[in-house]
Formats: sequence, structure tokens, C-alpha cells
Amino acid sequence: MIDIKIVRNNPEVIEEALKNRNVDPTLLEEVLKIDVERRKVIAAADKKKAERNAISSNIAKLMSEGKKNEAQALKDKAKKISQEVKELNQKAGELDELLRAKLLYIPNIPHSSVPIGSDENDNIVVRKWGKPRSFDFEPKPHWELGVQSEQMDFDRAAKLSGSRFVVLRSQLAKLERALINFMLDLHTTEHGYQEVSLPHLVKRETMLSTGQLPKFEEEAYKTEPDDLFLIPTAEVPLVGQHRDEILEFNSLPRKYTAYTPCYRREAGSYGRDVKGMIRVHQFDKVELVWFTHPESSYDTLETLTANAEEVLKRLKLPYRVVSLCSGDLGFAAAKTYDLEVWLPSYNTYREISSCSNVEDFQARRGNIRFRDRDNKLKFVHTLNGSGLAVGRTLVAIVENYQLPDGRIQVPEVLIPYMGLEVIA
RNA sequence: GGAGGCGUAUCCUAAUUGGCUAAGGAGCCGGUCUUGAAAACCGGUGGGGUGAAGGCCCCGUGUGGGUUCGAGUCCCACCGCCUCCGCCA
Repeated sequence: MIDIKIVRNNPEVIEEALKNRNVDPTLLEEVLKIDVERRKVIAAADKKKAERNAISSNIAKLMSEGKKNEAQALKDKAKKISQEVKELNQKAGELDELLRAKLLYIPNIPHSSVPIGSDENDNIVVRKWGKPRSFDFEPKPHWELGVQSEQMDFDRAAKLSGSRFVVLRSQLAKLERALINFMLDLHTTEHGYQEVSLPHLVKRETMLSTGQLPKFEEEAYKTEPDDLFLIPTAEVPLVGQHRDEILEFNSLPRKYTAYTPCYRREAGSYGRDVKGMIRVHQFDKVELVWFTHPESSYDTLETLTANAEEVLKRLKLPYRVVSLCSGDLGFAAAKTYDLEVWLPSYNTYREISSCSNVEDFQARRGNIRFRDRDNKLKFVHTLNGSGLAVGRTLVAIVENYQLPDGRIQVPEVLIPYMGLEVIA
């Protein structure tokens, strides 16, 4: 959530942020209008309350002196004021709620280093690693390779659950498991993250604090009658863990990694990536999340991104790092690097990880604070990144490591996890 | 699902015939003292409104209502945690 004080004192900052994100700026005007009205009502209510409090203490004094008649006169007066207070209070409460509801729909302010642009075409390639392999045969897309070996089963998945699901078998099922273990081992033993095993169903408030709600409710799977949501990413419970907490200064930064399935309705993506397992309703992901001091969060973004990149480097998968432009930035993010892996079937780079600094946007919504050196309570900064999306990593391996006969060579670092060198 | 208990500030813990400022302790921050530190002592340590500022004011005892001039305290509903019983991988 955006700080109302920034909205109030520097509306031009928000206005520019909304403009750069291609978001309708009328939202800002509404917020400002409500805020002015709200403060007016609060000031009026406070004045009445002060008046009533003064009378109340007079009544107490008179009562103790036994002057009942005088006290009664004041009581009548106070009762009237109390009625006025009640009305003003109610009005203030309504405006407060209205303001909060509007604020929850305002996206984060892009960081000054974020390139200004309208869509993904304006993203900037920061660096590239590795060279796309040149095949001396015609490479096949993963869905052909997988179906051919009967280890990727889209028909049965559709029978079970409909479109955009996949069933994996045998060595590909094992490859998925191997990737999860490889990623978790790397992040815990070499990058210093704490592994966490988490609930996959979370409350509405949890989704709200990370920014998935209220704006993107149609993207989430919701359960009835409990109003629990299936997580679209482990970021949600990882960040939500510390909701309404005050973290020790010395416990920061906190670094967590978690493997979870991710559930996404993919509403509005009909017709995109319909073949294969690039875009499915359920996929595995190993997530990285940091809680940091505000002053170090941008250094952390570089570290976090490097941690995710390390997975691709060890798997020897060619990739590039892209800095998302303002128009392509996610709702909660102040700055995002996407990692894109080379996919022969698409003949291009496709997103496999997204690493973001959301600054205090989620901390403000979730009330996650720490006590600073000056003893003041402040909001932490949170960062998240995929390290990596397991399904897409599997796709990348299948396509990039394919052999002319359709078998898949196992990347060297995965051989200990797979117990074999080639997937037949 | 049934029964009972408990929710107070960063933490621990008080406060019932409803009434001045939610007492006390710990931690932390700042200050005094000291060669330095410790101890001791003093002040501060949630949110909001208003003001150029000193300041002034309002709210805050799980949440939301109610009674009352006035609620930590009385009433109602809800939420969370704990214990026991039942069911259960």
C-alpha cells in the first residue's frame, strides 16, 4: 500500500507513477478528495470529544463533592455532545474505510532506475549469459519430445482437470523432483537461505497483504465455504509469515526459500501458450524471499537476482536478464528483473524467474515492522524472486538438452539427483 | 463437532461497588555522571489530527457493536490461541 502522506504531500509523485504504469489517474483524485473530507470530519469529531471529555471530568469532580444537581445539568449537555460524536465517528469510519479501499488499488511507485515504457517491448536487456545452442538437427518442442516418450501426458491431465494441466511420468517426474532438490540445496547450503515448508491455502488477509487482493481476485483459486485461497506463489505465505510482527533489528536481513506448487487461473490468457507446459494452472516453484532494512534493499535485489541466476548457470542454460519497464511492472513491485531462458521451440527467451523489490509496499499492507537504530518503528522492505520456476526449467532442459533421437541428456549437476545421464 | 479457559503496550505483568494520567518491571534509544564502562538517576519508547515551531488535541487493553456524561472493568456478537472429549491421515 502507498503511504497516504506521500499521496497528500507529493501527489505529483503518484501521478507520475500512475502515468508511467498506464494506470487511470482519476483514482488519485478520488483519494485526495476523500482524504480532505476525512480529515475535516476527524478534526470536528476530535473537537467534540475533547469537549465531552472535559465535561466528563467535571461531572466526576461534582459527583465526588456531592453536587448532584449541578452534575445532572452537565450530564444532559454531555449526552447531546455524545450523540454528535457518534454521528461524526461513524462518518469518519466510513470515509476511512473508503480511503483504504481506494489506496489498496494504487500500485507501487516505480524506482528511479526503472526504465520508463509502456509495455514489454520497452524492457531493457541488462546482460546475457551463455549462447543458444546451434543444433545440427531439427530440434523439437518439449511437448513433442515429452509426448513421444510418453512421459508428458496432456490428454490424461485434461481428463482429470481440464486444459492447462500436465501429468509427468517416469524420468520426467523424477526430473521435476530432482530440480526442486537441486535448487533448495543450492539456496540453503551455498546462498544461506532458510528452507520453509508452508501452507498452500491462505486467508484473504494474507493475500491482501502481499497485493494479490483485492485487485486480482479473478486470478486466484478460492475455496468455499472457508474463503481460503490457493497460493499463486510461495511469496504469499513467506511474506505473510511475519504479518503484524515487529522484527528484531539484528534478525534482518531474513532470507527464506520454499518449494511449493503455485495455482493460477490464468484468466485472460486464453489462446496464449496453449501448447505444452509453459503456461499451466498448477506448477512447482522454488521461491526466494528477503526481509531487509530499507537502506539495503536495492543491493539485496542484485544479490537475490544473482542467486536465481546461479541456478541457470549451473544448469548451463543460456539466459538473459531484463529490467522491466514501468508499464510492464507488477502491481506491488518497485523494480523487477526478469530472468529469461532460451527456448528453442519459441526461438526466443522466455521468462523463468521474476525478482522484485517491493520496498515497503507489502510491509505497509501487512504491518511488518522493525525497530530502527533510533528506536523508531519502521516498515521493512520485502523482496521476492523465483529461484526458479520448476516447470519452465524442466521445459528448458528438455528442449536445450535434447538429442537427435529424442532422448534428453541430464545436466551434469543433476546427475547425482537423477542417478542417470540420459533420459530415454 | 462438544465443553472449558485465556487475549492489556516491544516483552512480562497489575488494575471490579465504572471516574483524575492504564500502575509496576524488563528490554531498547537518548541524556546526566565517569578516563572508559557498569551501576545509579532523568527523559523517551503505538497510531492519528492540527500547527511554521514550541505545543495542543483525539484514539489505542484481540475485533466490532451496545449501555453510560464516562468502559480494561458491565452486556452482545465475532476472531485467535490453549486444554480436555469425540472423530481422524
